[in-house]
Parts: sequence; C-alpha cells; structure tokens
Amino acid sequence: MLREHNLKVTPQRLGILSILEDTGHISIEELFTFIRKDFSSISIATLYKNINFMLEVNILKEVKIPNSKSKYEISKDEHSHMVCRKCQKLEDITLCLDGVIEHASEKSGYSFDENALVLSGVCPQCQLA
Amino acid sequence: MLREHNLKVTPQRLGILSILEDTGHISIEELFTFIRKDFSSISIATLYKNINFMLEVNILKEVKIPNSKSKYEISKDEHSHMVCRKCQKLEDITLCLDGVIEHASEKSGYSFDENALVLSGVCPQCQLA
DNA sequence: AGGTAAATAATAAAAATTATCCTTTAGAAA
DNA sequence: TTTCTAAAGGATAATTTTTATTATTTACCT
Ligand SMILES: [Mn+2]
Ligand SMILES: [Mn+2]
Ligand SMILES: [Zn+2]
Ligand SMILES: [Zn+2]
Repeated sequence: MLREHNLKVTPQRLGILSILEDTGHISIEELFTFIRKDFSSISIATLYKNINFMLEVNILKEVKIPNSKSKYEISKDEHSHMVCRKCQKLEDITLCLDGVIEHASEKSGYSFDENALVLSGVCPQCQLA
Repeated sequence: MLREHNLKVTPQRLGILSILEDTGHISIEELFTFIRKDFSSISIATLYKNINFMLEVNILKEVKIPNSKSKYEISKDEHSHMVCRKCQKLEDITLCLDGVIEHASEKSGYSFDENALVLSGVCPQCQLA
C-alpha cells in the first residue's frame, strides 16, 4: 500500500498500519499510546505527519463521530458506522444507500460520489443492562 | 429558546443566534468574525462557552464535515447535509432514512435514535463550470 | 430599586496540530 | 555491497484550538 503511493516503507509506518489493522478504528491519542509500546521514542509529530500523508493518498479514512473525537481506519469498501452511546464502541455496517442518494441527487441537482453516515444508538450488549 | 433552558438572555447570545439564523450553517471562526462586528469586544471564550451551552441543551447542532471544520446550526427538524467539494457550500436536505435505519437496526441489533448523513459531491452551479 | 447568581471579558493554561531543523535511513544507483 | 540522496524520523518550538480562572458586570427575581 505504502509503495503504491510512493511512501517509503518505514518500521514506524508499518507499526501504525499494524495497529490500525488490529483495532479497526482508533483515535490519534489511542494510536499514540499503542505505537509507543513498539516504538518508545516515536515522535507525536511523526504520527500526525503519517496519518495526514496516508489520509491524503486515501490509505486511511477519518471517521467523524458526533460528540467525540475522530477515529481513523484503513480504507476499505464503502460502509457506514454505528456508535453506541453507552459503551462508545464504533462498528462498521454495510448498507445500501443507493436509493436515498439517488433520490437526494434528483431532488437537489447535486452529483454525489461520497457519503458519510453515522448512526447513534445503543448496542445490543448495552441494551441488556 | 434560551429562557426555556434557563439560559439568561444576553445581547451576546441574541447576537450569536441572530447570525446563526442568517447564515444557516457557520464555523466557529466565521461566527467570531461576524459577531465582532456587533460586539467588538466579545471574548472568544464567551463564544465557545455559549456554543457549548447551547449544544448541551440542544438549541444548536454541530455538523461534522469530511475534510473541513465543523459548522453549527440552530436545531431544527431532522435532516441530512450536502457539501460541494468545489465551492465548499453546505446545504440541508430532508431525506427519508427510515428504511435504511430499520434495516441497519435489524441487521445489527442496535436501537438507533440519531443519524448524521453528509453527502459529498458537486453542486448544480459548480457542475456548469 | 436592591441583591444575587450567572454571564462576560481578559487572560492564562491546556490540548491539539503543525512547522522547523538537524539527524537518520530507505531505497535507488553505481 | 557500498555510496548517495531525498525522504522520513525525532526533538522541540510555534501555532492553533479549546478550556479554565478570576475579577467585573449584568440579567432577572424579589
Ligand atoms: Mn469503518
Ligand atoms: Mn443543517
Ligand atoms: Zn454499547
Ligand atoms: Zn459548488
């Protein structure tokens, strides 16, 4: 992935990507905490720079979540997100939005090529309590 | 609105709300620029505090937009947003998401009570150029 | 009109992000 | 392999964004 976008393959970058693979979605500060276990002297600037690079070339995606900090994920097929207001967990869900987007396009005249949907509620586990 | 939530009605707050009424959606920095025309000595801290107060009591809503800063709006009926990547304009659109949300709920077990959808693309005006 | 809790302004502090600059290194070329 | 160099990392400063503190002012209740 890195090579495809002319980014050098450094241990730090591999470490960042590895954590992203494991966690799925993670905030900057969490990521910094994790990465320091493997690279105790990594600079926070290095982390920010790399996140930004990878966002620019679309290796990563930022997920903006209502009432909390952004999380980052490795780009994959288009999908939406669900966030639990009790336990804060963030999960993927694949939905077909074609109909609504088509409708929105007709109604507004916009031509859309991206969408970001975050559904907020309570996850199954937290509903029990 | 303010009184309903036990917030004192101050000229500064009225000014902020008036700008929000006029602009529809606005970022913090834009809002600060505007409000200073009417209240040249207003403190940025006052602005942040008031925005946060009004968010807490749901007088305002924050709209998180991919690749740009959040904008704020006066709460109104549930609706989605469209952002033009050429001219950056942000517009409302009312869509029926009941179907997809119902489907998401069944598929995941979540119970949802809020959604945030932002569609990105090119607005009709910018398509001409 | 007077009293008081809440709001404002000014400012400091904290948190988040970016810039600078020197050192190190990945990867290409010899 | 070794050498070379642009790119990347680390340390740290600087900016930017947001929140906290505190003294002063004010909305609003009595
Ligand atoms: Mn995801
Ligand atoms: Mn809106
Ligand atoms: Zn939960
Ligand atoms: Zn446009």
